[in-house]
Amino acid sequence: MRRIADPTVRRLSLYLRFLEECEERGVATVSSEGLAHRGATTAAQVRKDFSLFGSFGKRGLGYTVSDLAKRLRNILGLEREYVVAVVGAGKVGRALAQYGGFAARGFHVRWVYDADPAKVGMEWNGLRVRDVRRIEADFPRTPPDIAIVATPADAAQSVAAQLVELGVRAILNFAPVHLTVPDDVAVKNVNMAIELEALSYALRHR
Amino acid sequence: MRRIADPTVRRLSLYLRFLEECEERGVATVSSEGLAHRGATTAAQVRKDFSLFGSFGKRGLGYTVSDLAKRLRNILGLEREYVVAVVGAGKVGRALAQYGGFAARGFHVRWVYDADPAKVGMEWNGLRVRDVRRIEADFPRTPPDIAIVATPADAAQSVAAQLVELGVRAILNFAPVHLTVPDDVAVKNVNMAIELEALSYALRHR
DNA sequence: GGATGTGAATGTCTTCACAGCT
DNA sequence: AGCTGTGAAGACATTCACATCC
Repeated sequence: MRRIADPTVRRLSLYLRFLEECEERGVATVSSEGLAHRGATTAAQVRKDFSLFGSFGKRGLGYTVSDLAKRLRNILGLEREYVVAVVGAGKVGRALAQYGGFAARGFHVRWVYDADPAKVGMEWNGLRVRDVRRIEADFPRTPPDIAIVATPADAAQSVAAQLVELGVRAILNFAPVHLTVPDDVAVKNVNMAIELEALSYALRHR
Repeated sequence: MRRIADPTVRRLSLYLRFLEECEERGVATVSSEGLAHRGATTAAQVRKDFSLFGSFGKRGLGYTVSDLAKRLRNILGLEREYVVAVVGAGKVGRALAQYGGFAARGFHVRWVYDADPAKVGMEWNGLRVRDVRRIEADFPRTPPDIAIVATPADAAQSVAAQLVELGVRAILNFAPVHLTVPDDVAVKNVNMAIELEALSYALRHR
């Protein structure tokens, strides 16, 4: 299958959220128009996005909510569960570890690490913060599918390198630095400073 | 000036972060090559980005760190301070309110609101959580430049509408829904579920 | 010599418009 | 008639390559 662009994948995720709402409300069928309104895009874009993977709808009718949701979950790889490790037990790490919303979607935070002896040993929602040096011993037993880097900027790159070394192939990075990793490792960045500065720019230029 | 694309603005923010590090380390001059390495892009892209705003470097030499940083701060609108209001005092709202990093960059969280009576009145770092119904009375006095929406999904749209109504022109949205707002209001989204699902997709397709 | 600044070329993403099913 | 699926067109963003200047 052709390589799919990142913006497309992100929209699929948005469509799926909308479909799940439809399922709850008992709506059985939905049009590209309906999906577009919620996904912040156009009906043509919605149809094009799906067409990259196949032909999911019925002409003249629209899409069957449950069928489409199932196909999107399959495409996104959400039919399985993921083990997640959080490195960095600061404000962000803590919020992530305690947030229940991830587990509901199949992402289970099973490990939390920190380098600070004052934080090591703390327990949040039954999750004990472990010494970051234990990563080497822990991962071979139950390797995480996804690692979340929530360390200070200066530690992030070396942490990422170690994670990759131990076999991690997907990283969600909250540290405000670009992580250099091999091509076969996926990195997504969440950087609130950038978002705020983009808003600052927007406020100034209108 | 021509309209600048969002990806460009975000890179400017990354370049600035690198320049600030250079300032701290006493590095006086930097090349497009150096900036590219940190900004996860190419030297040509760096030069093109700057060329949209003018001509900041010296041929054969590179860019003077302090000059370039000043110009980027000016372009991004970071020469002033911003008042920020956080709506929603859950896990995310709390982490945002307590995080000191924003203030250091000129974004001051001055208000925190929640609808839950159990949370109203709590005090975090000298910031008291206020009843969301007070927004109407508070904002005319010290209107925030930026509002952060950190409410549950089902409340986000109506909160956003109220904020816009009261004059807010920039919103950072953590709720997992698309906010519909007028064209002159800037919205940036931070959606961890999307990032995790994009990683899930990446893990499956390689 | 060395690094910028920039038109031209390329590549990527989005929109259009309409043929094709139901 | 209604709505999908899709090639073609258009808009947008990135990369190339080289003239330009310090």
